[in-house]
Formats: sequence, structure tokens, C-alpha cells
Amino acid sequence: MNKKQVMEDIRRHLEENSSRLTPQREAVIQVLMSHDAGHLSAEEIYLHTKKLLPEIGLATVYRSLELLEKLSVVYKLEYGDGQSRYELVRSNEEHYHHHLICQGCGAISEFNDDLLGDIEARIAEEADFEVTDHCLRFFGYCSKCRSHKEDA
Amino acid sequence: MNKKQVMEDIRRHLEENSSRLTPQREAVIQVLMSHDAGHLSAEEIYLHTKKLLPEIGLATVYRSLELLEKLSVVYKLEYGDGQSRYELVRSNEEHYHHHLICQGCGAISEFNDDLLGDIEARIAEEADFEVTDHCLRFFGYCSKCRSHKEDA
DNA sequence: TTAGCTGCAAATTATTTGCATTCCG
DNA sequence: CGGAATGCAAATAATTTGCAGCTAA
Repeated sequence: MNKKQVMEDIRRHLEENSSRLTPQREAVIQVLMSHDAGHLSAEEIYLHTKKLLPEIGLATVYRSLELLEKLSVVYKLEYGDGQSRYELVRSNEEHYHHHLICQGCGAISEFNDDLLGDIEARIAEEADFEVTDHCLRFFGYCSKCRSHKEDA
Repeated sequence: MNKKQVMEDIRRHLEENSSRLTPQREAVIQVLMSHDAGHLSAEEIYLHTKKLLPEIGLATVYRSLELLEKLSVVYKLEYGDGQSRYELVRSNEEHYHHHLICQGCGAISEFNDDLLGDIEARIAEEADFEVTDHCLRFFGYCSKCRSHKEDA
């Protein structure tokens, strides 16, 4: 599915919820699409959309992200550093998309795999909880930071 | 291991890092110990410590939590609602302690199991990343909210 | 027309910091 | 004594909100 089709899907999804795909919202989505694994903060998204739409305001970016999150178009992530990151939800892949967060340099990389398929079934059964999504993050040290640690 | 022993362990751990187990810090730890699965916010911890130590300040609570987190005594969690939650790290159990977050009522429950043992070994190998910890949260609907949904 | 959207500025909220003071090894 | 820790108040930083004007079905 190419970007134009994705955008049209989102437009339809918005209209079903009596919302519009405004230029501002489109710009936000475009920025997210072109920083595919970028984990952008609201401020970063704002700065990027400003290149496409110089008059856009930060509040609009926040409002767009809030709306798009409610419609499950955007996924909001927290890394515990005081600001939220956003990325597009890609319906299938997203579920298998986990993060490796380096406690040395802060780099965030990804690890894609269906790690949790069975586990969710077990939770449904044992905890009587219907799982719709999950967030799995691993903390540790990337290869680069491990070699620095060894120096010390 | 009882609470007094845990406290003495923490005292020793602090002293090894040229810090002291002050009454304020002790109060913070006591509050966390007595709300074992409480996922308390800094503000909630502050209000509870005030009962033990009325003159304590919120900044001190934050500073205590920051220090205790650095020393891996306390674990900081983010649920994407703008504030952080804190809980005591229990060396073994913590690693097997995951959260079920209800998107209906916001309730947070727990699911304890060693779900990720093998996975971490695979990550080390495939991604060249040394995992020291992880955070796994499941989103969905608890039994109570599912029955409400069915009413609708 | 009117509901939805916007930019801007002001407000809010969680968290952090500066500082004078106090405590303890 | 001197580093560590505290309470308070002020400062920050991310996010939200109020509002008057704008836009498109």
C-alpha cells in the first residue's frame, strides 16, 4: 500500500468520525510517514511540519496527534524522559514492533518479531482480560556502549 | 525477607553511594512498601509521606525517587497520562511483573510470569544488544468493561 | 449557516532547580 | 568543618485550553 492510498484511508477514517483531513493534519501524517521509524516528539513533528506549512501552530500539532491517536492512526510512546513520541500505526507490523532502548547513549532501535502471540491468549484466559495491543520495550546496552563500558 | 531487612539493605546500598537513609527517604520507601502493587504517582507518595513526616516537601520526594531510581531501588513507570508512577523493585519478581491496562476504566492490574526469558537471549544474539530490563504492558479491556461494552 | 479547525497566547501540570539553612559523619 | 540533604519558592518544559477568526461541506 503506497503513501497516497494510506492517506486516502486516513481521510475516509477521519470523515467517518466527522473530522476532516486538513492540510495541517495531512502534514503531520506526512512527517510521520517520512520518518518511518523515527519516534518523533511533538516538537520535532512541529518543526518538520513547519517546513511544509510554515504557519502551523504547535497546539495544532498536539491536537492533530491527539485526534489521530484516538482514531488509532498514530501511536503514542513514552520513554520516561518527559516527552512523548509518536509514530504511525501500521496495522499488521505494529504489533510485532518492539523497542530496544540503550541506557548508555539513549539510542532507540527496533526489534520486529511476533513475540507475544501465545502470551496474549494466555492472558485472556488466566486474567480474563481482552488484549487489544501491547507495548514491549527492552532496556540495556547497545554494542557501541558495551565496548565503552569495557574500556572503563 | 521482611521490611526491616529490606530497609537495612537499602541503607547499606545508599551508604555505599555516599548517600544517607534520611527520615524523608525512609518515609518514601515505607510508603512504597505499604502500597505494594500501588503504582503511586509522586504526588500520591508525597501525600502519604506527609502523614509520616508532615514537614516533608514535594521536591524532596522527587529527589528521593530520583536517587532511589538511580540506585535501582525504585522503578519508574509511564502510562502515557502525563505523570510517572513509582514502585519498589523487587529483585527477582520485578522482572516477571507486567501490567494489564484497561482502556475502558483505566484500571491497572498485574500479570506475573516469566514471559520473556528466551526472548532476551535471542535479542542479545540477533540485535547485539545486552538486555538488562524490560517493560511489558498489555492494553485492552478488563472483564468489567467488556460486559459494559456488550450492553451497548 | 454552522460545525469543525486554526493560530496565538495564556493557563495548567508535572517536574526540576536555586538557595539559604540544617544535619551528620 | 564540609559534603549531603532539606524545605520553600521560583523556574522549566511539555502539554492543554480559551477564544476569536477562518474554512469548507
